[in-house]
Amino acid sequence: MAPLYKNLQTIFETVQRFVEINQKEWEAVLPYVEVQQLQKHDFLLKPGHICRKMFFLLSGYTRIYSQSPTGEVTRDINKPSTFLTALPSYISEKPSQEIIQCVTKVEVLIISKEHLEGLFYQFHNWERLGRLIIQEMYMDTQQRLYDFIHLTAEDRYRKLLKDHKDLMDHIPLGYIASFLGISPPSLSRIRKQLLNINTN
Amino acid sequence: MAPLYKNLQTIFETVQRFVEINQKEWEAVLPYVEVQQLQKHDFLLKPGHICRKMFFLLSGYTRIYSQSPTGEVTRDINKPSTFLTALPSYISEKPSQEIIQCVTKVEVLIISKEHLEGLFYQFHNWERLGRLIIQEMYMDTQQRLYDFIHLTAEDRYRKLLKDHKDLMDHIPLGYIASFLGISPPSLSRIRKQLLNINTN
DNA sequence: ATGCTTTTTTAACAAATGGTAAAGGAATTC
DNA sequence: GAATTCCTTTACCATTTGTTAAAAAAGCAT
Repeated sequence: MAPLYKNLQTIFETVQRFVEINQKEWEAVLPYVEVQQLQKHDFLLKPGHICRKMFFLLSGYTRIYSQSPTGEVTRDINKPSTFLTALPSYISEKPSQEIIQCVTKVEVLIISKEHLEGLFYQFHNWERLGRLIIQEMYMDTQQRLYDFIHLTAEDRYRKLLKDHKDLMDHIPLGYIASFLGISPPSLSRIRKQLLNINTN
Repeated sequence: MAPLYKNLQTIFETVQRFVEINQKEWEAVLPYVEVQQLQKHDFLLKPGHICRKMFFLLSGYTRIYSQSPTGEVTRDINKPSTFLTALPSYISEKPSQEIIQCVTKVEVLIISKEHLEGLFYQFHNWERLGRLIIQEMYMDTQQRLYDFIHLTAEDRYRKLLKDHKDLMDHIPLGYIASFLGISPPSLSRIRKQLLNINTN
């Protein structure tokens, strides 16, 4: 099996969860999809650059963060089989406040905004896929917001453990802490506390 | 000017910010749009019901909240000219955890899921509108999440004051506190503190 | 392996926020 | 417009989380 074909298999499965894409619609994308390998700490999007790409994470983990006066804020952590981009920059075509960085070795599919928007324009079905995917992303974010409002930091961590245990094996604690909205010492404390509970 | 026409004018202007909808596309919606007047404390969606509607808020304010063991959690506050629904229930067609309630007297446009999905199916352009609107909602939510991560409660309140001062005149402090992720006494303290700073 | 760098944990203290209950103020209803 | 209900403020203390700095641990490179 050729490597590109195998990679397309992954995205194919993800996409079919939302809509049925036919032969012709698939063939329309093929010429525009590029695979890229990156190393830990490489950037998918560097600070100040305009994001004109949509990514699909085949393997590895990335994070989206921005610089604030007090340090870095990790707003999102991405795992395999997810779409990602720095949407505000992608939409506005202005320099991005957000930075996309590989946390591990990474393989991504890349399609340019130009071609993606072309697909959306040309095929109703791709447009629909776009809607359904962002709709799901929206719901995830709403849920996370809800958790920020009414869960304690400890409960948010518990939930992360429960739903995304794999992150613990790949993502430094500092990023996870920021993602949860707390400082690294706080997360370390919480972690220790949970250990004691589980041990006794 | 007939009342329905005037109401459609409002949504027309909102929609045209995203896409150009032609005569035919508009006419396809008209038969399915209903206007409704509601009183303060009325429900657009009651607890446990399945949400099969999309709303467009013409006037007044609503909130989306859910019941938690510790009390109500106001996850969102909506102002005029916004679309709203309880998306998880709308998508899954399961009973909603989320409740949509009028905070003031309200006028809404209502379209059923059945008809809306029909429009999406029939008209590429309506589908696109759906994508663009939810995309914007997604960006708003991401920004709010970002604020939860790296701003203090006081800064979140300041920002709300700066960007949505109108809420202060229409929304009880308790709802705003919950929306900001803090307790009413905390918000009251913060408010007092800001008053002192501005006075001296 | 050894030394260097980065990450994580720990500790001590400071600050922010939560919970509760009571008092004060506003709004609503009859 | 008086009474009632609901909303907001205040005060108290408990708890959580932040900040800083140093120590321990882990990861990386030569």
